[in-house]
Amino acid sequence: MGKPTVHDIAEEAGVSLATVDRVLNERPGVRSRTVVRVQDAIKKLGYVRDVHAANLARRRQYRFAFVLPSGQSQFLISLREAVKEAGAGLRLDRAELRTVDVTVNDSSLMANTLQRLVDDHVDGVAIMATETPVVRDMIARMKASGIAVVTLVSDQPNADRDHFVGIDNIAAGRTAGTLMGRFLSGRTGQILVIVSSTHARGQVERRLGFDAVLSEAFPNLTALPSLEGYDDGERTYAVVNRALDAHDDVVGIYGAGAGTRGMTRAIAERGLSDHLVIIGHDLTTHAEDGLRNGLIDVVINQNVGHLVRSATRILRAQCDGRTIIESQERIRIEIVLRENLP
Amino acid sequence: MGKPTVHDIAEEAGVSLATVDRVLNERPGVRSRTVVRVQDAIKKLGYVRDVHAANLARRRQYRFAFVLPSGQSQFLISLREAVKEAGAGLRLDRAELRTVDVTVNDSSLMANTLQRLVDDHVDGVAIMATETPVVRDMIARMKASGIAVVTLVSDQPNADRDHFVGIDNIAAGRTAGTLMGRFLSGRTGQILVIVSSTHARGQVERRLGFDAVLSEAFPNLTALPSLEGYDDGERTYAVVNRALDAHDDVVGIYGAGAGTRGMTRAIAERGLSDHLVIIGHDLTTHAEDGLRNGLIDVVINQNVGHLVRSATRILRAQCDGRTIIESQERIRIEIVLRENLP
DNA sequence: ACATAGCTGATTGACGTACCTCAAAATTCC
DNA sequence: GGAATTTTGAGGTACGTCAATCAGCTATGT
Repeated sequence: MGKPTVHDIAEEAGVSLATVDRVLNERPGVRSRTVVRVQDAIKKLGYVRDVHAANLARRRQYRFAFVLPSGQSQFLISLREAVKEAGAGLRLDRAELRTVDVTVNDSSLMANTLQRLVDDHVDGVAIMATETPVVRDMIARMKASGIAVVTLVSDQPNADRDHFVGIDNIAAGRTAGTLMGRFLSGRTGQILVIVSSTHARGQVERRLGFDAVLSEAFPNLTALPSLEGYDDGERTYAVVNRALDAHDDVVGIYGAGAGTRGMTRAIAERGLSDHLVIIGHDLTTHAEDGLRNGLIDVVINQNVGHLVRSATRILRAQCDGRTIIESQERIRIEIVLRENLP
Repeated sequence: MGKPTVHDIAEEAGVSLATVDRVLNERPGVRSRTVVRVQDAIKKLGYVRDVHAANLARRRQYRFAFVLPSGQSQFLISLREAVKEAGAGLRLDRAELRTVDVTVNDSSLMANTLQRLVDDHVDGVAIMATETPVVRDMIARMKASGIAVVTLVSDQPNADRDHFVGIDNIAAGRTAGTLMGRFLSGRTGQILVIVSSTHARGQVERRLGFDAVLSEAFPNLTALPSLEGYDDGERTYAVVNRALDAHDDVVGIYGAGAGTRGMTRAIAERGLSDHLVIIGHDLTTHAEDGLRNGLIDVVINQNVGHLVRSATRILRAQCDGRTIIESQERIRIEIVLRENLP
């Protein structure tokens, strides 16, 4: 009545426990005819390996590393926090999470860091980094060493990663564009678009989606050329101010990158919050404050907790040779207003 | 270096394994002085019980029942589906989920059904039901029998449940109201509000939040008295048609209950989708279609998968005497547009 | 001093799996 | 047919915990 165990398999297949074990763990020394017999028994009885008992027996410890850019943006801070939190929760599940910070734009440091993870025999790596040949090659090397790899937040579609964990940035941009258009319904004017960098793939994709929607559905709105804020509050503050000086019929701002604080500061100082529709990304504490006091209208968010948990689930499944439920691992594009703040 | 085990505790406290075990499982027969010694050792070494090993040893099986209304609304169907899906995933985790359907408004059937669960010694119950004395009393009885109980989707605040799993319906109504007001920016007119029943707590709360926002921020919009659709497509279709005949300056519809299909049908037939802002609840397949083809502008959603997983996590924690991470169990109010459909 | 009850220790066998060894059986090769 | 090789069986130990038994210990009250 209960779940079948290895013993039941052995009996059903008419072989010994040792043989079942060899088949299950793909150890050599079993005739192919016998392998088939055992596999038939497994299928017939609907046996599923008790992962917990197995991990207990082999004292399995999953060691996963989260490789993140070393920046101090609120998003990165909360992402690191989420890794720490998830790690605490997962200690009971024999998984150990660690974060590794890598200065952006330092290829050799990146290569060394990843190589160290290979040498250290970690079981899986979740990596958030800009797309470079070095990263691509190192991902290939990690995969070759049997390490599970997922890309995080920003994908590396040309690399040999097992999966991408993050939102569809084009869809996110489209979502922002739709909300911008609907909130401004009918008004005509220009939209400031602020990105971290015009070289970051995710940022480009958001812009792409945003523009597509505007031109499809809201031709009365014109998105101005992207301003680069480099994830820096001061810098963002400066470029927003300059742009607002230069254009006098701005009706909305789309902050596709980090640096929300600088953006809101500029708007607050100019007393523009009631006249402009402001849409930002990532529900950091600043963004939350901005929503609460009406400086920001909408925040498009990817839940960092979900990101981390999804990444670990996928890495783990990869380590165990299991397949994942694709639909459960899709990261939702959250729309956050003041009213539905968590 | 590895995690401390009971053996380490025994050694540290200078007692035997058996005593540690008695303390851990709060079994009698240990002097209070010794209990303290053991607990100190546990704290000192930072011991955390290996839940999986423990469950393995005691052959623990968590048996949870989801008590749901027997209706055939898309939401209920997908909820049942989610229970089934989660149950399949949890079989490996020694949990067994089952759904029990109960015809609404049949008190004695409800009482019998819940009593049967008590007699059957289930470990936990997640119940979605309207607030009645019978349900309240049965929850008390279940709790008294040591069964963990959470309310699902619709809360029973006066009952002795351990937790409520669902969205904050007032906030959901506020969210809908805000989007309605912003999408209609500046326009003046009336809003149809459709609820399942004016007796269901969740529906009343949504209406409450919706009205509050309209009167606070959008005085140009007037919400008409609630129409009751009783979660039925035909009925909803009829009341919407009648209301649209009776009022000629309707600018938006808020469907707070089920029956989205009837609502969209009425709108489609009258060719009103471009003139009205339509906001519905629950991302069923019909709602999804409505979003895709532009009949619906926004869907406010509570993710059924999250509901079920959160409920089982909480029930399980309750069974193990663990505390939950409150913030992780809060069900998000999802805003879904065509652009951010999952 | 003695019975009694309350504590505690030592030990053992599960639970379902991994991993190892040694020997026996079966198969292949010459 | 015999040797060499491959395949299989039997059995054990371990993982961290639970649960149970039985024996021995310590206080307490009489």
